[in-house]
Amino acid sequence: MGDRTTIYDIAKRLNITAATVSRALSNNSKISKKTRELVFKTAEEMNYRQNKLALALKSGKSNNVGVIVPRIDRNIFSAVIRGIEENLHSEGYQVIICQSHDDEKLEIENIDALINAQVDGIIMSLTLETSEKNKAIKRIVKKGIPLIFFDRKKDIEGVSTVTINDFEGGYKATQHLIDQGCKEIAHLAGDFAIEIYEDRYKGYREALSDNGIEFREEFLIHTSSKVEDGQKATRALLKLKERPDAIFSASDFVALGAIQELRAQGIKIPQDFCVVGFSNEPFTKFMELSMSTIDQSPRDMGKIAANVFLEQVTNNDNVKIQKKVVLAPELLIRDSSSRLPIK
Amino acid sequence: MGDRTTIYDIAKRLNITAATVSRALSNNSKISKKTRELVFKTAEEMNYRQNKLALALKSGKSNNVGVIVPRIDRNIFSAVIRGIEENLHSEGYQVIICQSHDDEKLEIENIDALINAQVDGIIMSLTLETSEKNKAIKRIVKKGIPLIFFDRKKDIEGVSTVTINDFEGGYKATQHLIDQGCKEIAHLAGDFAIEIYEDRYKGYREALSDNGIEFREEFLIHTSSKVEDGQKATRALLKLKERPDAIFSASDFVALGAIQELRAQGIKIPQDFCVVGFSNEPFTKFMELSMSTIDQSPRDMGKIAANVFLEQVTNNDNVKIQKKVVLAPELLIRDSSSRLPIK
DNA sequence: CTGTTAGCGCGTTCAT
DNA sequence: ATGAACGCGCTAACAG
Repeated sequence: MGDRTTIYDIAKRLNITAATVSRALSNNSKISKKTRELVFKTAEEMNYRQNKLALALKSGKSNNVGVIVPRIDRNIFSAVIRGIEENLHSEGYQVIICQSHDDEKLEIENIDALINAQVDGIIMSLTLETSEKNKAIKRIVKKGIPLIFFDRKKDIEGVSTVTINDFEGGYKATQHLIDQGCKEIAHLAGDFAIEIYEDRYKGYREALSDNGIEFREEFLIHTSSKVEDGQKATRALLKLKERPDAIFSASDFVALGAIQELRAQGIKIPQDFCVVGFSNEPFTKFMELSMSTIDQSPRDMGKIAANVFLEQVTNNDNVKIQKKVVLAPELLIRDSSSRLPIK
Repeated sequence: MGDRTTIYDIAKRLNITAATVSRALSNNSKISKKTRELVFKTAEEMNYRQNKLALALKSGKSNNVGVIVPRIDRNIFSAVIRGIEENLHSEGYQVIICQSHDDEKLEIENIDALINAQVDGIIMSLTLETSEKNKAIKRIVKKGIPLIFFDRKKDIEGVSTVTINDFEGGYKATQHLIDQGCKEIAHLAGDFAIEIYEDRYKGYREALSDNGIEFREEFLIHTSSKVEDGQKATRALLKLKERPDAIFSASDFVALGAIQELRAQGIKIPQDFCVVGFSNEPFTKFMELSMSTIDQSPRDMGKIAANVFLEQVTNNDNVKIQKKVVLAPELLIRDSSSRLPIK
């Protein structure tokens, strides 16, 4: 039935010892060609498969890598995971996925479960940062488990990161709006407790400043990343005495809400108002009025994160590798902000 | 450093035996309250964590469940996985994800890797069916590993399935188009080697037949699920002497291509032409002209698949459970097919 | 109630 | 070139 054949079974059949079988299978150099071939043949016949669990217990390496994301059904995260899986699969690693749902308790729980499962590495996108969380992260580092942050980073000794340059993304988006002739650019921002949102904001500020445009408090609105929040914020902006003529949103979903509200109020895009989002969610391309946005090349991000892990785990020097890979964001100019007939 | 404390460590500290510690930790009834408490306290102090790998080797149960999907960055699949993870996490299981990329070799490879990793169950969406693949699937069943198909099913003895009623989906979509006054309904179909696509087609046929509408060969076009294929197919349809006045597409992406092509040719939707897709991809809701489609409630599908697994694995009777859960598809009527001012 | 022993399947010394 | 013995960390069977 469900009985596996072990190296003992094939040893018995061949009247040799399990150790020999083990060695033959691992292509140990000092095994006679004859027995090696015999072992391989018999293993094949008996449909032998190495028991990963035994190997893992013995070696302390599970050949599993844990990935923690807020939620998997968000394009950027599933795309990253796709990249990770693709580059890890070929190296014999399997990917365990965990969702934190932006809940700190859950995230810590996931971390401990992964440590406990003896994963060989952890690749994660942080949610919020708290002291409790930092302890959990320290636990990973202390155990010597390679840890890589992507997207939502944080500078921690011994932790590698793969991110895009969010500052540059914010800067590019804003500069582009300015180039389109917009003067009064509002920013729909995420929670500044999360670094990436703060960075996008800083990029926005810098671009304004570099162009001699004054920043206005009332043009900065914090939102969660829901469509409705974009509508609400936009409604608020349009009620101001001095209205903005463009929005740079740190989230595509919020930008979508903004566009919906603008159209509902009969405002012409991009003639009278320009909008740029962030993340290149798939739907942005498919909208009738396609949305300009910043692409984060999430799949590459995943592939690179996987490679950083592999380097780290392969590296037998005692020197700790700590890589900081920063990808360049790409501005995708689409209908929602292109007044000039480019594209 | 990375040294874990084991039950031996805490046994030594307490001058008792490891077995006692193990029993205390697992709340074995015949352990004195005193030692139990002592053990728990010391375990806490020494920051003990049960080694899952050792447990797995011992018990043969890894507490991992494998999930195989064609690709993870497709909304329906990531949504299913989200549901699976949510319902399995609380039961202490971890989810290993694999991508088949619709490549048979890769899929078989994944199956064997999962068996090999001693997963306690496998939840998967089949790609194509071949004899080679069937062997791999038989291997799973023979090992007694609970196996659950979702979305893309296949009737196999001992395998549970969680699907939506694709026939009904096809029927509903087509009937809806007829109700809108469409008479010449084309169908952009997927590969009939995959059951779900055949079922959607059958539903389409049945609806036509039930309404006394004759089926036309030239109105059936097979496509892959790419946007461009929808454009191409639509271009072909519009070249026919007798043009269709509606399209039911088995894929949202193909339906999108159709809409793009129709608009490019200046055809008014939904006045002159109606379109219904399938899957409720997120972008369908966000299009300027939102697209009617069939919702598959993928997250529920995942949750149910997880529950079926849990039932199966909990079930200690020797009776094999084999469940067939069929969810009802929901027709979402949106702009691309609603001529009546509903909604 | 607790200790002793054994074994899950594998790789790895230490012998030979 | 191969065998014997051991241990990874844990639980379970069998004492007592």
